[in-house]
Amino acid sequence: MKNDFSKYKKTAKSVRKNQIRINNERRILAAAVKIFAGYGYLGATMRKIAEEAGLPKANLHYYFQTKEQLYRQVLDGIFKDWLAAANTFDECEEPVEALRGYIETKMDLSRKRPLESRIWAEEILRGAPLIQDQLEQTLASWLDTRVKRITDWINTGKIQAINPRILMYMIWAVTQHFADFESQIRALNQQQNLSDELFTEAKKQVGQTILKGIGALD
Amino acid sequence: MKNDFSKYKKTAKSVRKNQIRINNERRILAAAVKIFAGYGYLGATMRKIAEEAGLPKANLHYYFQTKEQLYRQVLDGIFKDWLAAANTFDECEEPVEALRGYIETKMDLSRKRPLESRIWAEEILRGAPLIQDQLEQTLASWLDTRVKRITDWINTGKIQAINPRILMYMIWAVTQHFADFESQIRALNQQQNLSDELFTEAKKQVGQTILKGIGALD
DNA sequence: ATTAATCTTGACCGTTCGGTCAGGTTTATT
DNA sequence: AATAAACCTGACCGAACGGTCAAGATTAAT
Repeated sequence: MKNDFSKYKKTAKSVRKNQIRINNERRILAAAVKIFAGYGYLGATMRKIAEEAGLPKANLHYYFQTKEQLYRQVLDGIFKDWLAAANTFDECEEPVEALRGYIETKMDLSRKRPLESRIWAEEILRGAPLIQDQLEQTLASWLDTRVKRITDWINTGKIQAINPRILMYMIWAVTQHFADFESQIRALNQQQNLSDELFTEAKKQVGQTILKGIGALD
Repeated sequence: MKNDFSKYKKTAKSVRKNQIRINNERRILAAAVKIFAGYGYLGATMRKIAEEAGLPKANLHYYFQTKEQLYRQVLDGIFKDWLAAANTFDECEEPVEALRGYIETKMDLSRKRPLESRIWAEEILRGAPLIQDQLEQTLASWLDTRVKRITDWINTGKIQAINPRILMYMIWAVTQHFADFESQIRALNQQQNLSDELFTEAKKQVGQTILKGIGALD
């Protein structure tokens, strides 16, 4: 691969990308999220994404060389949101506030961005073929430091003795469930969408049950 | 479609199907479970399933006309196992024993049959296109009667006031999680498989946390 | 105004998909 | 032994897939 700096001649333009490119990449990514969430990685086709974006298929390949590359960028965006939400874990010192805040933030994320949540779940179900590295590095070290915080809580008697990893798995399971299994919940609720009221109740009850379950509440 | 009873000439043979058919259908279904779990419905191909079963592809179509029909039979088998496990819910009268038994049975099912669990999860993620009817009918009525039992427990003060449906969703979320998100858990456990020890601990802790969380334990 | 870079697109390509089918082989019935 | 039913399978099909490309249109830089 030869050095080719020709594209950097237009100094200011290269840093702050052309508006056309910005707009089209955004449109394509938004369409890709919808289609990947609705059909899965393999079920999604570049044709469907192009149709959703209102662009000819060949134009997608101008901005994203391959389907996999487009999918990776979608996953990257999701991962960033996840980590941002995850940091609410550190905002409070005490287990009750920290865990409740984290649980509620994760629940809200499932509620507000169910499509992204479902894409993530499908990727994991498939064995995380494209994001194993990120899982093993970024997410694993994130988890390690939180495990230490929880261990401190146990050692200082603020919560009862449990396996911190299993606690985190439980929280992830429940908070994601309301996005991932929406169709099952809907079918079991007389085909009604998960209402705001039920969701708010679920958010409260999940937090309450887990906190009480680990002895952080009476 | 005209009446054609010719196949029933061999009376005893028609009821108790030919051994060849029984064997091959079993082989194909077992291969289908592996491939559907590993690649998803759309990622799975009849070629891969045929290869896994050690049969020519055309032979699959002799026993199962279409890919969808084969997939439906796989789902049917999974659904039956689910309902069988679910009935442990009714074996005990008291909330502690009933819920703990149910949670542990579901955890064991996730552990023993992760492939089936993952197929189920993927179907739900896709919006349950093929099993909506079963969800709305069989599963919904199953849930209704259990909701009533839980409501009784609340009214007699055996557990604290909660929304029974949300409780069931939480149990399903956590018990399935250990099968569905196995690759995530493995990646976060230094690439080690979920050991029997950790799984046993998780089973115990999940039951304990939920039971304590709803005020059924001290 | 001219040139260069970027963007757009219909037509096309090789591959793989689910599914079919004719014709041969094996197994069961009489 | 003869006939029928069930089973097997290589070769094939049209459709849809991800991706390519040349040539034209638009936008930006001089």
